[in-house]
Amino acid sequence: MNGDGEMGLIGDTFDEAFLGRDGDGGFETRSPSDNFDASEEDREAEEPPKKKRYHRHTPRQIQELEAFFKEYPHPDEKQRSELSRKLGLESRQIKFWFQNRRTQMKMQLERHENVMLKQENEKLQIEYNNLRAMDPMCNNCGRVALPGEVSFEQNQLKIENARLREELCRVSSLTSKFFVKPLSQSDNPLSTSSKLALAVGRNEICGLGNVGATMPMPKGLGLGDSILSTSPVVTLMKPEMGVIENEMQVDRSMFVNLALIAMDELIKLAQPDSSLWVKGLNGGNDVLNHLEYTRTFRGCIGIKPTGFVTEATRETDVVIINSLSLVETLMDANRWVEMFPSIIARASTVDVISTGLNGNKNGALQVMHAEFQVLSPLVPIRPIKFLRFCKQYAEGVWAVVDVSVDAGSEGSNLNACRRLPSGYLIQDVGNGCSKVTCVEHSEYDDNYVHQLFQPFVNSGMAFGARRSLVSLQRQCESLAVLVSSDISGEENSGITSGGKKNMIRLAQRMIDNFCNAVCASSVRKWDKLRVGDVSEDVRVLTRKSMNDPGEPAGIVLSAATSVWLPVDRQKLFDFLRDEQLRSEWDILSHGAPMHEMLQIAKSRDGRNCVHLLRAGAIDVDVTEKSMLILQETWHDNSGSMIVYAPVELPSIAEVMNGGDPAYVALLPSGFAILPGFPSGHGGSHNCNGMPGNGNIDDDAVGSFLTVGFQILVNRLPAAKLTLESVQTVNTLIACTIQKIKAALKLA
DNA sequence: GGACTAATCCCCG
DNA sequence: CGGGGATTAGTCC
Repeated sequence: MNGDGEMGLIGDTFDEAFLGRDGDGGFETRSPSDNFDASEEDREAEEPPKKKRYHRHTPRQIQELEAFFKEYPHPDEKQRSELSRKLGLESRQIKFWFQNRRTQMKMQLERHENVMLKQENEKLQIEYNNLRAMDPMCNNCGRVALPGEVSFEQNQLKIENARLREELCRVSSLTSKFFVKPLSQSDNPLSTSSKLALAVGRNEICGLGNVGATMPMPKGLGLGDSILSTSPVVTLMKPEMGVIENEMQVDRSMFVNLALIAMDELIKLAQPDSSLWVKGLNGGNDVLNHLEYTRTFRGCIGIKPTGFVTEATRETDVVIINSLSLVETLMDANRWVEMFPSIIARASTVDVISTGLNGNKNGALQVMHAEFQVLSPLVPIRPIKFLRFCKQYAEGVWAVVDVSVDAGSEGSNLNACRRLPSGYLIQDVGNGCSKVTCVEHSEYDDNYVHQLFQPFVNSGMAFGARRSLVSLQRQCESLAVLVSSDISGEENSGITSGGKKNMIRLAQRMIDNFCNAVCASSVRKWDKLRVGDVSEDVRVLTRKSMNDPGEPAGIVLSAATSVWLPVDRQKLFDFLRDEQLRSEWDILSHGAPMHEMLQIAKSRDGRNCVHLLRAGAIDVDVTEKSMLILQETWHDNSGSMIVYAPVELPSIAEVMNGGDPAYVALLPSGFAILPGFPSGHGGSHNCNGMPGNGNIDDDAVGSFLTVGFQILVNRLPAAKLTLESVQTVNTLIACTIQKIKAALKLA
């Protein structure tokens, strides 16, 4: 029946009480089938004399309850009695269980929040101490320097320092090219044609074994043991029959090989005290030590193509998700995309080479294809085909590594990009949280990145580890907050939890749609328009929308552009999300403030939120004709978003009452804000030629604002696109940016 | 001794 | 009266 063998710790059967629980060996050898729930409960029921007060629900029951809880953290009476019948538990027990589960969830969230606050506090404390420790005297005149002057001079020095460091790396990598023997055919794992024997043999050489020395492991669970006891690491699945079978076998063994090497590299890169990284300036992000890197690894996917630049970042933090769930999410293309909206445009699993051992993801290896995006039309998406390999190192310790395959064959591609070993090292830290180290390492041709964005992308802020990790944190926090707000009964909005869930799903679809329109990923087929009149930094796309109940049918026009504004990101975000100030830029507001009708919080601080707004005076009754706006906002360390779409009252009302959100027609527009500096800005921040440094003191520097509008040009998909409509949308963008600048006094 | 969890107690709308 | 927060009690590590 259920896959999980019953491990002794939860067992509470009658016999076990007499057998004693000390010998843990005894339980593990029991077959799962000789202890199933029905008989167990029967026995329990026949035991009236000493009715044990303490008792735990069986794993099967808990599993079912958990599954149900994921869907409905707040079951009604009917659902509860259904469950009680199905699981053979009293209805009150079900009630208690859910009650307890919800409070537990809430506590986890609170504790997690505490941890985060503490960390932030520590960070600030360190920063403060550093500032205190620095001599605030001005060298020239001896007077106490103003804080601004100090940081300016320091900034100059730091920038200079980074430039020199970078130059050193470049020079040393050049020299090493001449002095180190280049990769020959037989060295390159990609070109090896040996079969499985090699793959398994390689396992012992290439380091999964020697990783143990450097990985901090929980006591009693030496890495060596776990590797040895589970080797061979991967079990190959049978490839499909056919003439190409032999070739595929070779292919697959190459993949296994490459995956193992990549995993070894990831683990080394993820070590906290690794010499592969140098501390960034300002105690900021780690910067890859290219010299050390080329010395340690032999380039598992070959030499960097000429003209490519490198981008490498890593980041570590606590995330409110346990290792197992995170691993499951990463290994499932659909769930992965959902977890990283705005970063992963689409993903699919092309081939599964191994599904893993014993029903879990340990040893799972698959070929995937994904498109990575940054929310700007000026940064091309990165389509990448890669291996994703998952390995469990100990109880609660996992790693998932990606590495490009076929990078060569796509070399001619416009936005060619290679993913060097990148991924996640995940360690449970209790309380449903895990410590996640993210490594993002890639090489790409930055000629296809708009000049404005080159320093930003080079710095690793665009596709780097911080953005991945922060996005993961935000998404996980949202999930936790949603569950816990269900608990605390913040139902004053008058919306049911089902309706709330629907609204969130709808908003999620809205975000996806917006990202697609801005980034032009291949989720939908867009045609690019070239119109003489339109500024070349505005990208205009068009497509026909048909047979999708999720959007209005007709010809859709999408226009998007990005500009840099010398304004604090937070300020820009607060301005754009303020419904009272909306009339200052939004033509949909018809010059009047908007009003909030509904708010569904997705984070504690209220910045990540789904809103329902309404245009028009507040004292006018809401009628079927009222203009409503669905809006989602979020704001985190890596960027912010405000995305909205006009919606019709009847369809929204239906969704809130449990109707399917897939049938609400949406055509979203909105903004994405990214922290950073443009190329060539203001002299002191001219960071051209300062790549590979993920450390930008962001908010002080300014913001990139991406504006994306979608309009329905014609309700008939067959109609012709007119020049006027293109100009309309172009003007709309220009005016909106102008208005925003004016409102923020930047013009 | 703290984390976890099933069950109680008790208050509030 | 039912739900939910606070609390308790039994167990495991």
